[in-house]
Amino acid sequence: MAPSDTRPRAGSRGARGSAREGTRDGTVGIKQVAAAAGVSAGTVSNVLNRPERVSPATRARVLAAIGELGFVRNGSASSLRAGQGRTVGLMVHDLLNPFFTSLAAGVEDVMSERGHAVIMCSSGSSPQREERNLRMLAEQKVRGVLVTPLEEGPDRLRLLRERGIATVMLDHAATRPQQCSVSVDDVAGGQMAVRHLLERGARDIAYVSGPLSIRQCADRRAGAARAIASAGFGALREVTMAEMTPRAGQEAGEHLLAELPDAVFCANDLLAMGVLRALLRQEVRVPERVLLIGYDDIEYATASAVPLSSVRQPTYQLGRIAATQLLDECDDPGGHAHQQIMFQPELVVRESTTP
Amino acid sequence: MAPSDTRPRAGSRGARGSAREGTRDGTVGIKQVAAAAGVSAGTVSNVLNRPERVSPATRARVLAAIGELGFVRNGSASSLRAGQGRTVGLMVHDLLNPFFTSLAAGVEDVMSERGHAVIMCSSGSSPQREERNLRMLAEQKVRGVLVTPLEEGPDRLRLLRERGIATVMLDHAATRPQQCSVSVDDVAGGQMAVRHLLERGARDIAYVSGPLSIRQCADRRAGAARAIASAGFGALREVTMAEMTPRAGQEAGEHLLAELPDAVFCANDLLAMGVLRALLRQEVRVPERVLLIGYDDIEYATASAVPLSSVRQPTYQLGRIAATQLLDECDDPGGHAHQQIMFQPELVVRESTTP
DNA sequence: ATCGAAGGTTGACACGATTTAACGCAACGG
DNA sequence: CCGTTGCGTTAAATCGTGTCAACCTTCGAT
Repeated sequence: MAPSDTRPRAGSRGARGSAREGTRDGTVGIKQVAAAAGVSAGTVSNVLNRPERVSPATRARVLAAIGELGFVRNGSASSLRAGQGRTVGLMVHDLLNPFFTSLAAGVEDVMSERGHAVIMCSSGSSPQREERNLRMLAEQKVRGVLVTPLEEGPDRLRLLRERGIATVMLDHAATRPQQCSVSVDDVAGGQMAVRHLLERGARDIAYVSGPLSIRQCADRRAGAARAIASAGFGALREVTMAEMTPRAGQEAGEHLLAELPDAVFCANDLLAMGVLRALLRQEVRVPERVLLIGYDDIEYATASAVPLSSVRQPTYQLGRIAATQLLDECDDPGGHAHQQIMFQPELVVRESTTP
Repeated sequence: MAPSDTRPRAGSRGARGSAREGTRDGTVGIKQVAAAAGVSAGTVSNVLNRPERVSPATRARVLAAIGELGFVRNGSASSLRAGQGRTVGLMVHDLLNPFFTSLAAGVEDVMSERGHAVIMCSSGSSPQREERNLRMLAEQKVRGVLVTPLEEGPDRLRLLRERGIATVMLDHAATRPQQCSVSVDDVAGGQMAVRHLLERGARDIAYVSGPLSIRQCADRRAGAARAIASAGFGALREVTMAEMTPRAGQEAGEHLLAELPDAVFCANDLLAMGVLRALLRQEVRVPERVLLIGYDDIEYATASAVPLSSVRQPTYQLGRIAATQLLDECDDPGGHAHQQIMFQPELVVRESTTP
């Protein structure tokens, strides 16, 4: 191992020497800040990451230098060395659904407050896209991921856990005990909605739903059925649509016109808005002739011509809490107690069920 | 230059030697893949970044090894070395407004197709938050940023440009020629809407708007005024609200009840939905008594009890095009021709203006 | 058969911030 | 007066991938 020394001549491309010019792309780096403040690079790093370890005097000098030079930390370098960055992932089903954007807003607000960036992506209805996105998040070395999972089956989150990335399930109760989740009791919500309709005198009730492969739709149906069962009277008709959009709701509503039920429970406010439109168009009065209730209590439910009764989920709060949970787990992986939080939904009665 | 040799003793802390164990956190790195495929790390890197430079045979071997070992590239290291990563930033005013989420969906779809991650953030109405977010995006070394800028005044995007980060302005025409932008002609839109109302016989027209400091609101007002001027008849009343939500619209509508106009033009569909509700509640028939038209043509405009006429913007496409533009600029900074694209909006007539 | 060109592959170094062990210094107790 | 303790600071090693010049192989032309 002595004089083999085949390494290329040092400084073959001109020694840049005492980091004068700054980083490659002309920006100032930690070294320039250090030089300006008369300290070493390590100290600057400490000022940024563990300010308490630096004496107030030097800290002030360093911060001043940072301000003057307009230093911006290089996140790539930082997270390469530190092993974790300041970004988290958020994956929802559909960015166009107000329910999910409200979740997203909650997440984004928390992350913004705590200095984290949010990589947002949507899975559409495609498991492939979901998997591709998870993979991409793993590449980005996000600190954690919030997901509204698409379907049961293969545990896609394993890929992340194996790499030490914390995950929180959103709007879906965790199946594994070592997994945080924040969700809302959809069975109770469905029960609540239908019980309300029964109390208002409805007997012949229609449930307008999205695909029952979506857990939320199935749970809400289960709740509705339970309400009818425990009341001992009433009947539940079902209309299942492929999508959960106003358009689909309108189709469902037109379908119902043939034989009007006393009341309609929709798995979704978007569906309910469509149903409402179909009914009003044919001069069917809501709520006088047909009671109508939706789910989610999106903002536009109130703004609808006949304000919609709905089952409110604390959507924005859901996002906030899940985000907080995730950061807690990231900040203290050891002492963190995984928890599955399940909220109870809340019935919101408006004109569409108030004759 | 011969035996100065001050380099540190090799393997001072126990030679990890032939990278057996993988990377720090137990995951496989490029070196393990290289070993498994019987090539050097550089070749693996080439397979990932410039596959055409690698012979098909080795490429296949490397890809196989990647698959078997479950290798996931470390994005931090990659973007540190390469100087740029595979993420872009998107900043909008408000994640809760369907207009912006539709934009976002367009952006996200394109970026997902082209293998990029999107860091999404919102500025609220706060210039501080906007600036903080831009700074954060700079730290993350995003390849480019799409922004719906909050206000004129200090050129906040300069911070990014100085660091060589491409920017595209969304829903806002660029003021500098060396800046891409994608927007819609709001003056034309306002003109279009009011001309339509005039054609339908309205004379006393109210404009319900958000803050005029928001360019969109101001432009739409200008268009409305122009329509009235060029018609030679009609009058424009104005109601300005602090927010552009259904709630604010309802307040505006209640205000209008005191002296009903012939028609109402809202700067926003959300406002229009609120106005509609206020009118219908008081049994004011739309469109028979009052014509109503909104702006944006969000999905819920159709689903509204009286389907709203509106001025459609190709929102989703706006997002897609801006995203494409941004990536073009990133991929070829030299040959890229900056362009300011301005779309023409489209009048969508529905029942709210069809007596 | 030899040479040259072209393309494939290698290996060492660089990217910029974090980390860690070591060091200097001051205060303190025995 | 010396050894110890502890805080603040430093220098150097390091994270995992991309890059580029040099090297090697192969193949066709002379």
